[in-house]
Amino acid sequence: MPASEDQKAVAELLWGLRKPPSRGPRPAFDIAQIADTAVKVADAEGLEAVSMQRVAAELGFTKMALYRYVNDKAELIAVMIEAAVGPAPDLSGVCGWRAKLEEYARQLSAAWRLRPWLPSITAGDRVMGPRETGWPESALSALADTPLTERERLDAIMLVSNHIRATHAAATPGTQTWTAGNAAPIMRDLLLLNADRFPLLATTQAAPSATTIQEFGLHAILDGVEHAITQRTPKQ
Amino acid sequence: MPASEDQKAVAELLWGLRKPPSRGPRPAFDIAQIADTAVKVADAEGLEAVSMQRVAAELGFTKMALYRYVNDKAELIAVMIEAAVGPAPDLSGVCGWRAKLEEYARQLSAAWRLRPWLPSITAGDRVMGPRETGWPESALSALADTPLTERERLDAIMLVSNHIRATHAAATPGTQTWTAGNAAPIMRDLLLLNADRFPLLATTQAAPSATTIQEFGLHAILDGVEHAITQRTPKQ
DNA sequence: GGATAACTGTGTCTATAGGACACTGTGTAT
DNA sequence: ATACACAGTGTCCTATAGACACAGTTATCC
Repeated sequence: MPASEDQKAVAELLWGLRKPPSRGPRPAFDIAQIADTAVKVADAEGLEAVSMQRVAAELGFTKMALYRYVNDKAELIAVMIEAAVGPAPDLSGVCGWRAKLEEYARQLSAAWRLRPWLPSITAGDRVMGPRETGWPESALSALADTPLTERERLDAIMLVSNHIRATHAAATPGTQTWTAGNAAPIMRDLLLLNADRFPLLATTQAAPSATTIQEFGLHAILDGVEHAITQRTPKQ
Repeated sequence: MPASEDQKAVAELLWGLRKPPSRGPRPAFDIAQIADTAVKVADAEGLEAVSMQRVAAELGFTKMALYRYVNDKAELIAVMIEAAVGPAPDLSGVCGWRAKLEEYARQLSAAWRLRPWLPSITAGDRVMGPRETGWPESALSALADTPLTERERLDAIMLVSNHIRATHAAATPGTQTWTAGNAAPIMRDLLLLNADRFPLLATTQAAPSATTIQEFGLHAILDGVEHAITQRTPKQ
């Protein structure tokens, strides 16, 4: 019943802590194959196409067979994520915290551009797998030599990844009004019709590209972090 | 078929552009009642409890009766959002763009704290209703006297609202590893067990409170925006 | 070397979701 | 008065996640 029990189960699954069975017939496949298949479906037809039946059918088995490997769909999603995230970026070759963080942001953005269904499901309270955990670890390495506190470092890297996530949501399904989605032209018409009530929005020109949003926001965030760093640095 | 058709229909619904019927029996209720009922259900039992059947039953009618008022569930959600967002904040009493934006962030955060199901569904490509549109309009007013370009202003207010959204996601369902959710203690154990692979994360102490995250991030963002503003300001 | 217990995949069943569609009744405009 | 446009209802369909009993398979124990 308690959600933490489920998440403990997810943790065991993701970190390879489940005891392999000693007796009984050979499993026809393993979790990695299931995860890869599900990822393939999501890549091809989107996350909403991923159902137990669909993944099972893709493997040539019945839906219920999957439940021998996975307790519920949440676990399927969890192993999907772990299989879909690429290896964490190595920032050791980049000089300076700012360039490192920027490089991290670009790699994260590139990874999510390849799999547009990832950013949305990786938000929220979750247990991460070892591969995925490598990403925040990598991001933290960017700030290792700064005078920021541990807490501030975590906040800073969350700021960056949340920004990338939000801008991706704005780009693919879109987010607010002014981004380039299906809703954008409709909203523009509505704003022009009601220009008296929304003068500022109505006079604002057309939507910027997603990359522009990312750039301004990323620079602003990094400027803000830099401000915090210089504040913490003792004046000499 | 095309998604933009659906969104055009949503726009007509939200902005009151649907012609009232001339002939036929009186409707037993109106869209506002439906929206309020759905909001009440979401407030009491969460968004996942909101189904056509549930809302209809709450009103004492059958599920299919709702489809006379709403084309599909997406439209129900749309009117729910419009009914649930409060009036946009009036920032005219606050002095200075920074204080205004900060006040805006606090009001947005307070509004979303009252309705934890709102931030998640208000992300993504959407047509907004007139009440909700008042919010970005209000946010833009904070930056009206700054030398930022229109585009930069939009980027800036998106930065703020996305940050609030992300931190709320971190607080209620939680988000990454280190936030205060069900998954956090489990992740901590895993990190300590694998401290050799994740030295930076493993040595990091316990999760900060959600408000702390908001504060650091908000200040960083505002510092970044301030940096952009002072850059654009001609030196005198 | 058999019995046993653990395990596999399958078939059947339930609950719940969104939604299509035909039907009966009602109110207004012609 | 009549016809039309609308209202709510009941029935039906498809798809979802999941519970559970069942038959076949395999390693371990006596």
